[in-house]
Amino acid sequence: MSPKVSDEHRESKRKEILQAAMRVFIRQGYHAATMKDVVEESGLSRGGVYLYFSSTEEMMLALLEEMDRENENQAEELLRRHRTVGEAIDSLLGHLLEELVHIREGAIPVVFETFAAEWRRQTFGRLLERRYASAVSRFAELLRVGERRGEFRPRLPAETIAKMFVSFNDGLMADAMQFGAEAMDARGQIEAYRLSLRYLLGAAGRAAEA
Amino acid sequence: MSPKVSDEHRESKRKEILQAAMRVFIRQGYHAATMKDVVEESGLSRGGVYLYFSSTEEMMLALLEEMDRENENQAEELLRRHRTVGEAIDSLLGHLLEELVHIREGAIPVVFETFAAEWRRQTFGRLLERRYASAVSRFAELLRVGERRGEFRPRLPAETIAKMFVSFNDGLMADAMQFGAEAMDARGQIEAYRLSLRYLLGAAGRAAEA
DNA sequence: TTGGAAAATGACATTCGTGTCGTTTTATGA
DNA sequence: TCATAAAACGACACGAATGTCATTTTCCAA
Repeated sequence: MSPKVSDEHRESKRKEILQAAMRVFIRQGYHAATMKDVVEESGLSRGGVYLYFSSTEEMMLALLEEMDRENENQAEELLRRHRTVGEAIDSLLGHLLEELVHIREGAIPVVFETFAAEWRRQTFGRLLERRYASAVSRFAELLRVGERRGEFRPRLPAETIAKMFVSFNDGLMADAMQFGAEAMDARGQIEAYRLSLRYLLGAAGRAAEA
Repeated sequence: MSPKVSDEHRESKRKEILQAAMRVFIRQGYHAATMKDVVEESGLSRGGVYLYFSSTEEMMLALLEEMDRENENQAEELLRRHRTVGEAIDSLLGHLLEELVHIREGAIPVVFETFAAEWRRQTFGRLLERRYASAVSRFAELLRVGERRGEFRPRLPAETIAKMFVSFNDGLMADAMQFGAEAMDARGQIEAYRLSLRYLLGAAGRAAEA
């Protein structure tokens, strides 16, 4: 009588497989990736992998959940590290630029591809909506903090500006992954957006005069 | 001796197949679509379809070219129909809103999916770059006309603002197709963007005062 | 050290779309 | 009307990935 290995080992093997899957996804794209590919990349046997996941879709969903969990507390973190909301947003934009430059090496194109192909299906649709609502409300909350502190006097509802932020983010990522950060002038576009945001937020101090 | 049918008939049959393909793509997505699906949708036989196209990829490429050809002269058309560049841009934004509302019924999600999955491959990469360069230069040219006419005094290079326009466009479309125009507040976002654009362009007249 | 239960293996049958190709149909010119 | 060449058809063989499962290996507890 004896479960042969347990908990930690099982969990770490799961992680191992997921990492192999992500490598394959990044290299080939989500839809071009087969169970066969992941099996080979992981170095395990076919049966072994199937013991943990029975499709690339399951793997993708697990990876998405994992990524979501990591991004959870990003907003509070930002506020903790910066004195003003304006600075927090600047930092966010700086981080975004960094992300755009290296976008092809990471998971974002894969996530993009997955959602672009699977939005029709409930499983992914629900996940998408959760992610969107969460991203919007986190950023909107940030804006409201700035509003309460007297940093901003927004010309439009925080919710709308937050949604615009998300849309522009998505657009930048799509274009950066397809044309490269250089060709789409990531730096210039982010600067343009910084100016626009200041204007829309009615940032106190410098900002909105001609 | 006689080629049995010719030119027109052949061309119209080709169109017919492409239309069937597009219906399948819109219904199921590009990657979920198989030659079998298109054959069934078109009502022709397997061999008949293969006489014209030997993969869904060929069909997609043909459809993309067709769409590109249609969008060719859009910019001049706009200028012809509006007295000022500002009005032309407003009209463009209005048209965009309309597009966002009905986005799920049209080809845009399919195009998005295709590029999100295939950007790694040269065939699509080249096409993408052509489309991007063309979109950017068309819009930048529009802005320069406004500048020359004294309508604008841009705070940033026209090229950068044009690229921002394209990115935001792409982001809006991505979000609209995934969450619906309602949930992502298409109208509000476009209004926010209209304000931002006015500000960035330093539009003469109203615009940029607090 | 050994018995046994879970984990891991990989060969195999199955499924599904692909592409081909011999046959049939169709449309013209003679 | 007929001959004929192209167009359209659809059955079939092929290939690739899937998912299973009988067998082997591994690890713990007694």
